[in-house]
Amino acid sequence: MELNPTSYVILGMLGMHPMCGYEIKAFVDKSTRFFWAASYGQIYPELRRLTEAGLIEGEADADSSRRRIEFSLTRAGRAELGRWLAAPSAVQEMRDENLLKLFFSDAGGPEAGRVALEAKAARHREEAAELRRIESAAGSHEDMRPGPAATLRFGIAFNDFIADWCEKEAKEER
Amino acid sequence: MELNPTSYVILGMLGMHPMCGYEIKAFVDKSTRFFWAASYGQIYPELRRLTEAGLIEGEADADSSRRRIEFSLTRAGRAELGRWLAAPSAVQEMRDENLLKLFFSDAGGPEAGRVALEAKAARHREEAAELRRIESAAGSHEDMRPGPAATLRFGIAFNDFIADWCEKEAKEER
DNA sequence: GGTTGCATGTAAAACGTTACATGATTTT
DNA sequence: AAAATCATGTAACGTTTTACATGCAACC
Repeated sequence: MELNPTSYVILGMLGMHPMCGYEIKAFVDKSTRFFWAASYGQIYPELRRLTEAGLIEGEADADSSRRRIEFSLTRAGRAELGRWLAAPSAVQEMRDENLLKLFFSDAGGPEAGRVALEAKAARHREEAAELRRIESAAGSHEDMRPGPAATLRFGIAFNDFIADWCEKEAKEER
Repeated sequence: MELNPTSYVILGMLGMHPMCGYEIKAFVDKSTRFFWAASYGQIYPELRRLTEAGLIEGEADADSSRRRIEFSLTRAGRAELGRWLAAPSAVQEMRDENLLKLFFSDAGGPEAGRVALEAKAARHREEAAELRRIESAAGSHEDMRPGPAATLRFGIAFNDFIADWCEKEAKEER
């Protein structure tokens, strides 16, 4: 079976600890979503595919009062995750409507460029703030594993940098 | 008709000067592709849709020895481009396999985090170099319009920053 | 005469989001 | 009793990529 990066989001999540589909989605939404999103429409079919491929296995959770299937990595799944981690990466892309507007801003009024820069700055300020809230909620970096902690530091630095750059540029645009 | 951001890539390009589909693709590939890509499979059908909507018009190019349809904005198309430039933006997203690997690196060997950071740094160094080549090829900023010039400066600063950050972090990871 | 580049276009597949359907349990 | 949350799942839709088909023109 051919795995795509979204499959690895699931393998990676289950590599942290066993979870059900709902929890994967919730976890993605407050972590990887900033650089790799996943929807229910991907997660549930993918859980089935990965099970069929023998990389994960699900067990009906008897402890829970709810209907709940907890998935965990098989030995083959853990090996596959390790292989992927060591392999070179293919995907790195960005889609940014504000950059598009900055690029085409000469077709707008004289303020168009500045407006696009300010809008972009505001977006990144908000995202940095959101990441800082996640950081505080995690009770500082002590209880966080090094990978997520480094990624979070990256996200904050990255968003701060862009917001600063765009604001500075917007000021010079006047 | 409902327009999506890709439609605006085409409107924006034709707002710079009239072009054929092939030229739009070539131009996208050395400019907006870094933050908004477009393939032939999108461009040609979209040129038809925008023509039907009366936002652009195509004319068989008599000057050329080849079969070639040159498209330009209609008045309605230019108005639509202006409206879009002034409107708030919806899309800002990123997919980055190296960040995913950094996030999940605790499931790998002790070098996994550093490897992901170094791979990411290398990618951004390359992209910065590519943008600098585009910058030189444009014969410095004088012949560039302010929008594309600002976007290019952004791309270089952005890629340099990330490469630096990741390299610094990779060193501390040891 | 062969290769590269210009130019238009489409079909199929892959990828992803949105919205909905369903129903149980927990909280207010 | 109502609302929120947990939990699984799918269908429809829209978007994007990939690969191919076609043919002429320019260059070597």
